[in-house]
Amino acid sequence: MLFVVVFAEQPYGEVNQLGGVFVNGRPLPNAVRIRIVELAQLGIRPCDISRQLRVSHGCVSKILARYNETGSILPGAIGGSKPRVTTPNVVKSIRDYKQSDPGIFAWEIRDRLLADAVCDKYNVPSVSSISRILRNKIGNLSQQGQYESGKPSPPQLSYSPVYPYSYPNAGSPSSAKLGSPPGMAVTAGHMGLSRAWPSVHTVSNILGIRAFMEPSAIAGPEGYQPKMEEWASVNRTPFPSSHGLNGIEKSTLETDIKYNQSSANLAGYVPACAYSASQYGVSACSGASGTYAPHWQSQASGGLSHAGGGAMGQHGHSLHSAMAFKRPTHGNLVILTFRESDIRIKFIITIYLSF
DNA sequence: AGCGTGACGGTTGAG
DNA sequence: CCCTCAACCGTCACG
Repeated sequence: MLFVVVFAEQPYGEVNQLGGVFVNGRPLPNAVRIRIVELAQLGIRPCDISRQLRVSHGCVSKILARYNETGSILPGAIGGSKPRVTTPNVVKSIRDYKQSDPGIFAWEIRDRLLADAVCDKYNVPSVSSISRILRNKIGNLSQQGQYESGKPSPPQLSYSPVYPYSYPNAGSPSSAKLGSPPGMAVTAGHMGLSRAWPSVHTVSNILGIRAFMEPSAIAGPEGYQPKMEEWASVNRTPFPSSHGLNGIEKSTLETDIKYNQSSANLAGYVPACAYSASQYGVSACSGASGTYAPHWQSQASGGLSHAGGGAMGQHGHSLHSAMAFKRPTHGNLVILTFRESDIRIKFIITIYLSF
């Protein structure tokens, strides 16, 4: 007999007037966004959707308006700024210089940009900008060999082309963050994936943690399979063991792919357009990650009596991958404390074992 | 009562 | 590495 009791200390998340949980500044989980559109298509009035999902009517209105306008349920690209000097053309030129002379210095590139009239003295990138381009873009490109300036690559995975807005620079920097497994082709879709590390502040995280506590939430009463997103974000902070980390990332990738492939649901809400470089490229497929407030709020917290089956199996696997389970020499009580100080979420997992 | 909209406080990420 | 700033977010209040 195995009892697992999870205590999740979550300092983030606010409650709106309707009792719904949200994270200020962060998008609603895609599952909720999908649900909003679904309900609207069923003819349910926005005000009723708002009450049912406990999302402000302004938000419902906004999401529906966006869906009607763009055909996408996805939020816009958050953060970043439009390229001021590092236009696709400039990047292409830098790439060409680098490819023709791999040992070229950034300042030499800068001089050549001026000499070749790619830029003038007013818009030539700084040496540090060029260095960053070399590091973040050209470096990856030299491995991929498929960068087309400003032109999204054809998606190889169905989760990539989900974002209705172009995201010119989505290409690269975080590929390193993700640490794509060696040998894995880093396509635009994967780049989108790399950017899809959810913020630790996302509602999905918070609710995901709650879902971890709620068997019915895990079961997904709305038919949305919870997935690894929450744990992927929990594991965002580097662990001492890269082995474990890689395992998690891989499983996360697989889960994403698996979900998307099995979900005809989301596909209807994210246009299969050509915007492959996407900040939310995977967020979309992870969209169904969520259970949302109405499901768990109305239910008493129940312990996970068994860590097997369905999505929970995935979670369990990740936990094992992420943390070194150490059983005490004596006794049948295992107290496992997982402190993620970086993201300020603390888990205390107590496992009761009765033999 | 329902809906559209803008202010607000917040997050994010390229420059 | 840190800061800036412009993009986005959802909530709330108002009309």
